[in-house]
Amino acid sequence: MQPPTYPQPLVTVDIVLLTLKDRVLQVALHRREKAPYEGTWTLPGGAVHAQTDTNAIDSAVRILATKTGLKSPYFEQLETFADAYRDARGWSLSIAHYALAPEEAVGRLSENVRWVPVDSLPSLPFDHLSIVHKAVARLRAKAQYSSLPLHLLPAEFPLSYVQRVYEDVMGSSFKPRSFRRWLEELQILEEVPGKKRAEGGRPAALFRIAPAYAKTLAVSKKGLG
Amino acid sequence: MQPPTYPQPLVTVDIVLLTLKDRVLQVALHRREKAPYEGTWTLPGGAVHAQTDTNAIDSAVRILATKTGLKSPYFEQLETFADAYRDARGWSLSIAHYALAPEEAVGRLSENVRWVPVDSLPSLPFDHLSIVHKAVARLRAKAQYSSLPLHLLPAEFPLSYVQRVYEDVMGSSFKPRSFRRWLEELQILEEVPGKKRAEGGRPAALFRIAPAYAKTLAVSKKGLG
DNA sequence: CTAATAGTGTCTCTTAGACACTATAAA
DNA sequence: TTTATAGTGTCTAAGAGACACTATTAG
Repeated sequence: MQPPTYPQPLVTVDIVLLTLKDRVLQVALHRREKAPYEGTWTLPGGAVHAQTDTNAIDSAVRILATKTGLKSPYFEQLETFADAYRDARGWSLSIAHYALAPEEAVGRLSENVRWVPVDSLPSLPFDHLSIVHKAVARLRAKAQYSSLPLHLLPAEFPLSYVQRVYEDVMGSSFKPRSFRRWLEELQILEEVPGKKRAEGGRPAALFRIAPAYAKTLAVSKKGLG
Repeated sequence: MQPPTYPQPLVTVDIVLLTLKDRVLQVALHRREKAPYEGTWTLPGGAVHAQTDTNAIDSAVRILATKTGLKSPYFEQLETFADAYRDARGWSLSIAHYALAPEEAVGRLSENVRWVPVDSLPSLPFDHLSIVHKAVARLRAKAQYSSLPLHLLPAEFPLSYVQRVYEDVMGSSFKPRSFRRWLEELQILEEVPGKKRAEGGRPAALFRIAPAYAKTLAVSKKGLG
């Protein structure tokens, strides 16, 4: 809250867009078009445009769409990474965000976008590797007690698929009976009447996120092992 | 990660320092010395000094000490508030932090510092009111499952005081038996041998935070009602 | 002794987990 | 029929909550 008598750091926004592909958490990387690190894969990111973005989330949405052509139903600020060393050019600041998208929403990809499993990332420029790790840690922490991973679901799905998504996110298995009970208590999912999907055995009833919750997907407690 | 071809927002850091005084959560306010809002009470805050601060937490520690003379054993980044409207001068950005301090550490105060209960705050300039509310919400959320509130404790204390601190933070009561069991499982507190403190009845054994945990105070699960 | 606070033993009630059972499809 | 997946009923085990009981001080 002082006049800028000191040199101000460059303000950027980086986005960690996560999806489940091939049952593995993957992050969207973008090929840089400018130095430094021109041509290498990094998190999509860019500068805040004070003229067009009303807030930081706006910047994240705009930058992700512009750089990768991708949209996401869920954006959340992750953490601000700001120090003297993360960029060799000097003190810099990135308001990191993370976003979740169902695989069906990320089918077509431009040439400068690539999905990479978060557990087999090569080194990344700047501090992008630790940003990705923080985003994954946040998602996994929230998956333990919230409905956040439901954002990774397609429009309609059997309940067994919900459990699989949670397991793929967490990298551990859940007790089926307890997981079902928890889903019921949540009261977020509703059955799509009549619809079934067979997968080699008894066809599963299809569910969807109840319209009332589609935008909220609130944090609800969960205790599962 | 682009050259600054666009006007860059001013980067500031604000600090929400919380303590328990008179069994109520209170926030430290600082009297502004500059326009706008000169002379009114706001969160202590200031600009990042790229030359001296190696990261944003450093800035927060320095700014809190400089403006208020206060130190805190615990700093954590809260959230970055960045939009076009929070400051009438235009697009601005504040990396908000929160800090916790035991009451004993905040005894002497300079004239430009004031403690105000967080539940009876007057309106504050900028978006400082919502920053305080977010900080309190974060503390209360973490108090539900972590040992974070232990940072509000003095050096030595009876166990009943720990429960009182949790209750004063949360504004609700805990079941004594369950709370004790949880404290034991935590294995963070150790008895100060021989020491007791009487408060009208049987004297209570005094405890302290075990040195091994003094800097960590890790997040441990809790389920209390 | 009573009053007041500290601290524990133990029963109950809730709920996660185990697991067997039924249900509905294909081959 | 068998095989495979979906889904439920119900017992068990663990742990939170209730609550009575003992412990240690002052007056």
